[in-house]
Amino acid sequence: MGSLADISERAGVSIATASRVLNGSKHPVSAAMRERVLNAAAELGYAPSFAARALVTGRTPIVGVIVGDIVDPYFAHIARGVEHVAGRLGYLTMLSSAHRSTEAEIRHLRALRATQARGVIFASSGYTDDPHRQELQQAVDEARESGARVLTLAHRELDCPSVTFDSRAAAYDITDYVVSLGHRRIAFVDGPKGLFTSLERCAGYEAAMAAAGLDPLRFEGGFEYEAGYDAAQHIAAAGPLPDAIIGVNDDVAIGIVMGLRSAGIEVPERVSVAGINDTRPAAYTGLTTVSAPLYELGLTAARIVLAEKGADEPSDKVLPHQLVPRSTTRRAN
Amino acid sequence: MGSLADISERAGVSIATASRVLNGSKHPVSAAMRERVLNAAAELGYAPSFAARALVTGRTPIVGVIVGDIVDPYFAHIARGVEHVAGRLGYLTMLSSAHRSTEAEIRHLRALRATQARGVIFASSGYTDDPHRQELQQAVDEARESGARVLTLAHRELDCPSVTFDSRAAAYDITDYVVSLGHRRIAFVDGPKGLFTSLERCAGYEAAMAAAGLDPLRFEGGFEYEAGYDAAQHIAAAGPLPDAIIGVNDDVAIGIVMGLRSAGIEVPERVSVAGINDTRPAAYTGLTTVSAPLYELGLTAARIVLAEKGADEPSDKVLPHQLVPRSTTRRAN
DNA sequence: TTGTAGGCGTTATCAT
DNA sequence: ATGATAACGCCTACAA
Repeated sequence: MGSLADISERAGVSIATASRVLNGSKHPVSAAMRERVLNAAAELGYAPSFAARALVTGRTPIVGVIVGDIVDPYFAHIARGVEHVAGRLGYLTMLSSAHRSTEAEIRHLRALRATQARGVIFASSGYTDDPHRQELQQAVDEARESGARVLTLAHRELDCPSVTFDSRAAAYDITDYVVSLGHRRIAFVDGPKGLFTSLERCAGYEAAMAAAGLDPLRFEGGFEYEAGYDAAQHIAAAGPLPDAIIGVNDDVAIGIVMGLRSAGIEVPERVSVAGINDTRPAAYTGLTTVSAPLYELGLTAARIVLAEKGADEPSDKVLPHQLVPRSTTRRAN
Repeated sequence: MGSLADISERAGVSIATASRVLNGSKHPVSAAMRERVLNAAAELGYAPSFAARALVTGRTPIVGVIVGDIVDPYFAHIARGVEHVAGRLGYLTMLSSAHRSTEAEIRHLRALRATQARGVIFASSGYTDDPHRQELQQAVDEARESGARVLTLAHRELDCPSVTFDSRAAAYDITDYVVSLGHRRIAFVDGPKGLFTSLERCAGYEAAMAAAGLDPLRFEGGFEYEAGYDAAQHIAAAGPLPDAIIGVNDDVAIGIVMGLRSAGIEVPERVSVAGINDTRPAAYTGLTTVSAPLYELGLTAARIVLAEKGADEPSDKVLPHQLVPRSTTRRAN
């Protein structure tokens, strides 16, 4: 393996000297010594032990990202953003999936703390009336006390800084856009029950409908493709068809499109469909949606968490979103 | 924070005793002592330091997964499989994306080794004539020497065990299926140049074509949606339309579908399209494809890497794949 | 400019 | 059954 001790021996210098040249200390070292140490290190393939270093510095060059579901492109985009700046700063990004369970999040957070990670980024939204909220908050407090920086990328009842975008406004905007297309009967397929993100998006939808003097038409759903597909089947089989349907996210919206088409209903000819987030599959499928600043969320979060000095404790940032009209919506005739 | 020392003091026992009860040592400890230690630990919110533990045991409860691209659902499925068993075994899964660069892979591997991770799983395929192959192999050797278990989930010229599925056969099977539908002019949109996976899939396609007495028709591509889209545009604009097009993976195939449709060419009415992998988006879009055992790859890999004893060094496993006909292909008329 | 030595939190080896 | 104590690899005053 090769430790500092091995190197110092091989180079005929003290451990201290070896350490100094190998970790860019500003303590002066003669060129000759430096040379010898560097050679020895190269020959032995020296790699500093994170453990030993962490033991004395109290930190590890790791930033944790806790997501709800790795397969969900929503989180993939965020993770990419984090990785981009983390890598550039010499940090390792540690991604872990909590399967939308607060308990799993707590476990991961604790593990990350035990690792002495520099910081932890929560990418998922929280639940209203979460029975584990208290415990999570406590775990977060412990992590922060031990020096870790904790950040949230969505609405949670957590006492810690956040970087987000306005989900409610995003839903409002897409709804408003669909209204502007001349549609009247506009349905909304909701997300998982009790998740803040679902609530906010639904609220945005309802607000836009109310502003247009229209009655809301809400259906149960989820965050995955299947939820949209099932809802569409249901809608197709039930009463009169709506003019348009908005999914709580892209995957659901795509599910809606597929469900509708499988029922012989053309999109957008008979029903317009739109999503929220603008993840990759939305581009694939030509889905009209709202672009959420996912990648930027990751970028920004990582920058804050990995900042040299925790100086400018940034209260709460909100990044902008943007409407992306594509081909699953069309003007009402 | 609370260290073993704090606890032992508070409980009025030795550090050794505290350690014994807190880490499930099989060394006997009286009920009374145990009780006191447990209480003290609870009161102080004790959490063992991974660093200190790693320093003495030489290992960290971490399993690294190095993927080519987090956003690619191919890797997401694998990662999920790994996480499933790792979590269950008390390990942390550390996902890192190498952006399909061998150099980045080397960096990540080194970092993982420095972390003293239990094992490292390479999810990406390798390049032929990789200028960094030598260096990678060396990094792998170093990692293995230092006790880490290294595993590969795709073809690479690396001296280390692997768990894979037969990409060539998968491509052969899907091609054969399309042939069986009665199509003759069948094109193939290839993956990134020089990647083993691309080569194998293309070879499988060509073999099936040859077996059917058909001439292959290959187009440059990549692994992402855009590659398929562009290729489709090109194909649509160029000569006579093929009867069917096979994409090197699902994303490319979906890109082909969208590209074709945007050029006014109906799928599957005029051209059939198929992919490989059966990732989530394939289900979304009703794509005919071959189901690759991605999740199972992750499961199996994690089980091997995290096995108690490295006893049954399993040479090389190959998992089965399966044809999944859906709605982007139809019988020739 | 170089070296010595203490300590970080655990585990494991030896006593007791 | 319990307790000292020596590592583990590194950083960092402090000394020379």
